[in-house]
Formats: sequence, structure tokens, C-alpha cells
Amino acid sequence: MAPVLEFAILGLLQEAPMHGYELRKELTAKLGAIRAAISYGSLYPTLRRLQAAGWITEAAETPATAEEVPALTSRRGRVVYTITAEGKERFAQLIAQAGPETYDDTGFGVHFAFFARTDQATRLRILEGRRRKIEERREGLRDVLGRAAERLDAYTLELQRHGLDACEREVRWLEELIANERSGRAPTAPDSRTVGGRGDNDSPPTPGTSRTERP
Amino acid sequence: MAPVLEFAILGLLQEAPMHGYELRKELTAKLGAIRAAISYGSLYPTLRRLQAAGWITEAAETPATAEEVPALTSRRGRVVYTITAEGKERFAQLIAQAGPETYDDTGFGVHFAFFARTDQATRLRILEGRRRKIEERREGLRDVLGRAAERLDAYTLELQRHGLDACEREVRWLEELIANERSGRAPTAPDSRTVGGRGDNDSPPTPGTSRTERP
DNA sequence: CCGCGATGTATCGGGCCGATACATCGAACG
DNA sequence: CGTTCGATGTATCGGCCCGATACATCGCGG
Repeated sequence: MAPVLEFAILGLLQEAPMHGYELRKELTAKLGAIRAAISYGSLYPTLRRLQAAGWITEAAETPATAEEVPALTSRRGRVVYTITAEGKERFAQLIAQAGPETYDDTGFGVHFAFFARTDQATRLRILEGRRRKIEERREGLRDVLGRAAERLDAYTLELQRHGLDACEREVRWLEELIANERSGRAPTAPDSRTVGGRGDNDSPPTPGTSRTERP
Repeated sequence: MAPVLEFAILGLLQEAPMHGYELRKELTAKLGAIRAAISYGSLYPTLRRLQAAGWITEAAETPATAEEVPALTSRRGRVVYTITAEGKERFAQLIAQAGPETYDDTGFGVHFAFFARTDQATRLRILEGRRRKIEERREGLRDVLGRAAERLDAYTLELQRHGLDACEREVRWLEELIANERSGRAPTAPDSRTVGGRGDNDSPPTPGTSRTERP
């Protein structure tokens, strides 16, 4: 229902207009933890789809003052994408409705990456939905490791064990984040630095720093 | 080149012939750590593809003695899939050639799940390839956290930090497994239990148990 | 007796990926 | 001074796999 790329592009273009290549770089930097690298084979079709829906507009890059180097080398046209008012509305709507697909690995990851543009109540709802989902996966793995252990070989069991470990770790991570949200603090900030970002939007104020255990 | 499902199905059908529903259950149990649940929308097309290629055969389930309840309720035909000699050959070939796609998350996971049918040299090669890939991802995340930290908000940074942590943890896990392989032992076996499995195949002997640190 | 969950087969639309092709530009190297 | 090489940049194609959906049987409990 809410493809990952659509959400991410609408979120990124609210920072600044960009052309495809730049968009891919920013996307890769922002989602590097959950996605290897966004393919052009999905980026460009998505951009066309967004433009058809009216969420973004595309415009060929114009020379700065329209009199500078008019036909020297005739720059290869870079297409710059800009988000529209309807696009911003669409993004807000996608944030508001948190369906089951919001809690799978990539869905949660991309939503989390734009938590700075998400209100606290929704943040909390998503974190708890994700925790529930991971807890279910954890129980499934425990079942397999308990009941069906003798049917599986040592390597498969080791894989389940590693997966179970990752689940338990993520649950703990989520608990920490949830506790932080409840107390109205921002996530663990290793050094004191108030997030700059000239607020062009209704993004939350991202309150002061805090500290968990790991420095 | 080597789709995940094709590999997993060929591997599973070497244990026993199965029908679709059963196959999905086994698949989900075996790959539960890396995949939520295999969809029929990919399972059945893949089965048809495998049959067209000659790797498997499909046969309608026959009543046991051909005289028992011939037309009582006319059982809904369950289709049983059986691997062929060419299928086993294909599986061995897929194991032998470890391309770059073998080292991404799902590719590695499914290969690892069938390590009991993989020779030790290939196991070692795959583990090291995976480690290299994870190390690269880790370096990428460190770069972002170091150089581009001030450009990103606190939530995005926290996501990267969590991803980095997962990378470091997996590298350590892989190191342990590699060390175990080098010393000729099986993966961490919490209680002494020799893997049963009547060897119908050229699968390695799965040597005796060992113990790392975590009991 | 009726619904409900487990078993069971199957299709359809669509997102996303990997490979590929093609073009420009600045810098490095011979 | 020419050439190669990597970064920048746009775009398409085939294919894997998923989520939703439809339909049918069986046993069990209400």
C-alpha cells in the first residue's frame, strides 16, 4: 500500500529539490542501515509515478540567469524534482496511517528514518507495533528451537539461534527508544549537538540530548 | 542468477517429496530467521518453473493400494513434488558457484541453512565472502556516522548506529563460525546430539559436537 | 448444524532489484 | 597533448518475490 521508495522520496524532497542521482545518494546515505543501495530501476519508475499522481513536479535544470553560456556545450539536462503541496499532504497521510506493512523490516526502517518529521504519538505507536511484530518473530523462533530442534541440522539451528539473538537485541533497543519517547527526550545523542535544520515544516522540535549506557 | 526459492526448494526436496503446503511450512520453519513466510504467489510459479526445467517432477497423490475408497469423497488432488537426478545435480552446481548474490542477506541465509549439504571448503568460502560484504557495509555506516553526522537528524543517526552494531555483531559471529570450520568442528551445539539423518546423499558427515562460549 | 480454523491449490498486480546502455566531465598519467 | 578512468547523470528491461484474493475440503466445538 505504501511502497518504501514513495515514502522516502517524498520525505527527502521536503529537505530540498533534487535530481535523480543526488536523490539516490541521499537515499543510500539515509537508508544505508536497512538497504544496500537504491536501484535506478526502481527509482526512476517511482519518480514518474509520483509525478503522474501530482505529488512531485519535474523540471529541466535552467541556466542561472538565462543569459549565461546559452549554447556553449549545451549542458545535458538534469531533471530536478520538487515536492508539491499535495505531495507534502500525501507524506503526512502516509505517516498517519500505520498499517501492518509499517512494521516489517524495511517498512519500519524507512519510517524510523523520518521520525524527525513524525509527531511523538505516531512515533510511539510505530515503535510499539514494531516491538510486537519482533516479539512474535522471536516466539516463532523459540518454538522452532524448542519443539522442532531434533528435526533440524546443527547449521540451521545455529541460524535460528543467531536470528533469535537479533530479535532479543532489537526488542531491547525498542524498549529503550520507547522509554525515551515516553519521557519526551530525543534518541541517544552521543555528543551534544542540537539538530540544526531551519524548520520549513511542522517537524517536532527534537528536544534536548540524553544518554543511555553506551557512550 | 540463483533465486532464493529455487535453491531452497531443491534443497528441501532432497529430504523427502512434498506437496506445496508442506513445502511452505518446512520452508518457513527452516528460513524463519531470515524470511517471514514464503508466499504462494512465489512458491507455485517457482515450482512450475522448476518442473519445466526438469529439476523436479509433479505427480497427483495416488491412493495407497488403489483399491481403498476409490470414489467415496474423491480426495482433492494433492500434488506431490519430487526432485530428479538433474535437480540434485543443479543443486550441487548452485552450491559450487558462489557469486556476489550469495553474500547478501537472504542469499547468505538460505545458503547457510543448507550448509549440512555443503562441503567444508565451500562453507568456508561463503562465510568469508559474507564477512567481507558485512565489513564493507560496516565501513560505509562508519563513514556516514563520521563524516555526514551533522547533516542527519538524531533518529537517522540512531538507525545507523543500530545497523552498525548489528554489523559488528555479525562479523564476530562469522569469525566464530570460520574458526570452528577451520578446526573441523560443527557449529555450536548446546547439548550433545549427533544429527540423525540417514544419509541418502553425499552430504558431509557433520562431525562431533563442540562448545564455544555461550552455553 | 453451523461456523471456524487448518489444510490445500492457484492467480494477479505491482514493487523493487540487477544488468545494461549511453553520455558528459575533470583529473591523472604517459 | 591525448587518453583513459572514475564520478556524474538519465533511462529501460527482464525477472523474483510479495500481498491480496479466490475457492474447496475436513474435523471439531458450540
